[in-house]
Amino acid sequence: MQSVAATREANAGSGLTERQGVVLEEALRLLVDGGEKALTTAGVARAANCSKESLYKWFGDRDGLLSAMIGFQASKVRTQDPAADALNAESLRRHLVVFAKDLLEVLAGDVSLALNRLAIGQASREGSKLGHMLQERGRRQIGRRAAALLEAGRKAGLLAFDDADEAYGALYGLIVSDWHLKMLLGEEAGEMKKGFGRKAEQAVSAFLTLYGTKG
Amino acid sequence: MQSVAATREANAGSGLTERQGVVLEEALRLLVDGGEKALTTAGVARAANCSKESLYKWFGDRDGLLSAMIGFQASKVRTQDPAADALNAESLRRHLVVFAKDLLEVLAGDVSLALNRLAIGQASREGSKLGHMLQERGRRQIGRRAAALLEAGRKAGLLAFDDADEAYGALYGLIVSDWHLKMLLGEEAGEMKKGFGRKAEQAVSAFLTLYGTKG
DNA sequence: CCCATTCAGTACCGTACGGTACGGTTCGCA
DNA sequence: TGCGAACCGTACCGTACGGTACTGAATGGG
Repeated sequence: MQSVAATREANAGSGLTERQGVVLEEALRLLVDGGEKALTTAGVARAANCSKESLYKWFGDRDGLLSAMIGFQASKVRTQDPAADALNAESLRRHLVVFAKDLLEVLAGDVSLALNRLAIGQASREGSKLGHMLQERGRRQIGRRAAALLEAGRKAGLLAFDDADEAYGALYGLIVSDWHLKMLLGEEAGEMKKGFGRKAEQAVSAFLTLYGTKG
Repeated sequence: MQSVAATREANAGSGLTERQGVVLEEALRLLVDGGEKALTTAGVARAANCSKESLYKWFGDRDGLLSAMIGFQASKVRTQDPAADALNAESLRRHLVVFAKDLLEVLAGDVSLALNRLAIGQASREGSKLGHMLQERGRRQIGRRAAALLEAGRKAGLLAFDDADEAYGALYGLIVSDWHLKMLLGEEAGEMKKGFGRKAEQAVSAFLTLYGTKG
């Protein structure tokens, strides 16, 4: 997973030492393996071979550590939108299917599920700071990619919609349905991943039936 | 909210004293107000004017209390499927819109959100027992209602689909999209509820475009 | 009138966590 | 070589929670 390169990349504009990145990586591993309960300051310090004092010096607070983890992970998952080459009906469909598969893969990822669980667990208390952060830095990214794709499709006369948000909402719902919630609730993600390809194609077909210009 | 009648109803076949129902109600209130952190045994005992010893005698364990809360709430939310009267295109559409609104209302409910957050937070650890319970006793209910509705539509020649689960997945996704996750993450649910009506109609229109027999 | 059962209220115990303080070590630098 | 900064490892503190034990007051049945 090229963690070294990814880490260095992530540290570029976030004021994070390489060492701190390694610590955050370890903290994410703990969170993925054992949930929020396993994410104790002592545990992170032990797993990352650093002192609790350093943790508090770097991140100020346990909540600061959680925020840093979300920001760190978000900065790693850069989504590159493929240059909008000349679109025709078939290439648009291919792009949409790729997007759908990517979306399902991301949502089913260990770290994504763990961070979403963490933010949801913290949502009641404290004004859902983590929830907003996750939404802003995670969702927005993939949302922008989809918006660009949809807009390109409309510009090329292949899609017809008035409200882009509405169209994106339909696309998202058709792709994800209730799978995300099921996985968040603990349904074994491993067994579902096999169906992602078929699911993505079905969702895109349905979406094109709704918003495609030529049936 | 007719809590007395609802409580008595819920106790019917679950071996719960009326007193225990009151305690569970109070526990749910605590959970809704303050999240899992606020759901301490001492807190429940204080709020419900009972002793911790009684809590442990009745529910055995903190996890037992959580399970009892989920079961209790599920037993209160009985979904009645309206007798499938003679369906035509317009009545099917009306039924679907009502279903969509009900679904959105349920998912946006305080208690539903709190219990889902609780189960999701517990999902990493302990084999996601609560998650399965929530899925089985909550989702299955509304899923059956939808399945009955779709099947009736097909029988009446108004809907066309091969795989009922696939059709239900599309319906669910079009209705809910990512609203549920946003609410679970702490987005203010109050402001969203205004849009439920329009959202439901749009989703049903899209669904009928996909699966209706007369375009 | 007596006894058993139930339960509220409280005190208690062990544990685990967040956060802080301190001693010892390494490393860069003058 | 000496100095200071960063930092690891650990010990420590206060608190809060889950769970248990005890006491005293009701209640009800013989």
